Amino acid sequence: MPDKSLSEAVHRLMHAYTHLLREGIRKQQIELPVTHIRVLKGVCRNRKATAQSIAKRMQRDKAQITRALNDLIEASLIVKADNPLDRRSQFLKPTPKGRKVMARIDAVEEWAVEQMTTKLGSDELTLFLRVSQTMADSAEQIANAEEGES
Amino acid sequence: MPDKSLSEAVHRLMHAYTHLLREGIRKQQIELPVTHIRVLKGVCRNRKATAQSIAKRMQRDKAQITRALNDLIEASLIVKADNPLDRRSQFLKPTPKGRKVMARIDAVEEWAVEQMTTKLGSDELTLFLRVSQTMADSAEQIANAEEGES
DNA sequence: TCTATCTAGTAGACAGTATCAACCATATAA
DNA sequence: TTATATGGTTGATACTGTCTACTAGATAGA
Repeated sequence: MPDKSLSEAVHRLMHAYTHLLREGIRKQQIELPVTHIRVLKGVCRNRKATAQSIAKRMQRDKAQITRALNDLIEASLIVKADNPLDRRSQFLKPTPKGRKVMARIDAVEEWAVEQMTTKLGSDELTLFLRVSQTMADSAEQIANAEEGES
Repeated sequence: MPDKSLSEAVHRLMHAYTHLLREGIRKQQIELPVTHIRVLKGVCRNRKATAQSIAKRMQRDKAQITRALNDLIEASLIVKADNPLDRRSQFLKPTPKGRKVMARIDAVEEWAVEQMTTKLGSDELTLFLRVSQTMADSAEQIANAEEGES
């Protein structure tokens, strides 16, 4: 009999983390919603990032990514560059300003993670991450298998 | 140096779990969003539940709870009863129909948790839950302390 | 008692997040 | 060449979260 409180635990953790992160972001005067930040991170982390590659990596709808990218471009944090291999798509890269903002966001995120993990040992954290990955993997696998059935 | 991928791990897990849960709910022909389900659960779990007590327990805005409750009442899943101790508030309790739906939801949730945890030992799951609680506690504590500062 | 203040719940407005379907331009396979 | 698939965009819509203002009733103090 599995523990049903897993559901509440995940919701609570997600909520608490998002709040903490937003609080830090607000203090840094960065005016970006969390989703935009995650997209910006996707652009900064991968050279030759495209809308598609980010959508896939984040497992989000590509429409959502497009809109976030537009906002980031609007804010001069990233730019598009031609993709010589495929004229339908463009490579995305951060501007200098985008990199600076990213650095500040990294600091905030590190702070948030630090706040949450002070009471934990590194072994516990490692196991937590591994278990999270395993559960997410399983869930995604099932979800993909289920879709299409009546 | 804490691991920054904690952020992605939590997002990914939350997303995967929500999807899996929704998939199961859809198959059971239950037409309720996840938030409504969590509220219904709150009503079923606690005798003498009030809008306030649920909002507090779920750490959600009471306005959000009110709206979910209205929908649940509309769907004949719960009813209000007078609270003799305070005429401003009403006790909430499930209807027989509400209890039946709750039972089906419980089954779905159990199924979802089972799918996600087949590859894990019960000790890992226990530790995961404990770590989640600890992190959420820390995050909430900091967030409360921070709010009010400039 | 009268009054000020607090609390439970409601309603409006809006921002953020997620999803779906239609569509265009280009790429690719038959 | 034609059919099909893919990268990206746009519109529509539902779900989630937050803030503010408000009403009715509770409660404490003068």
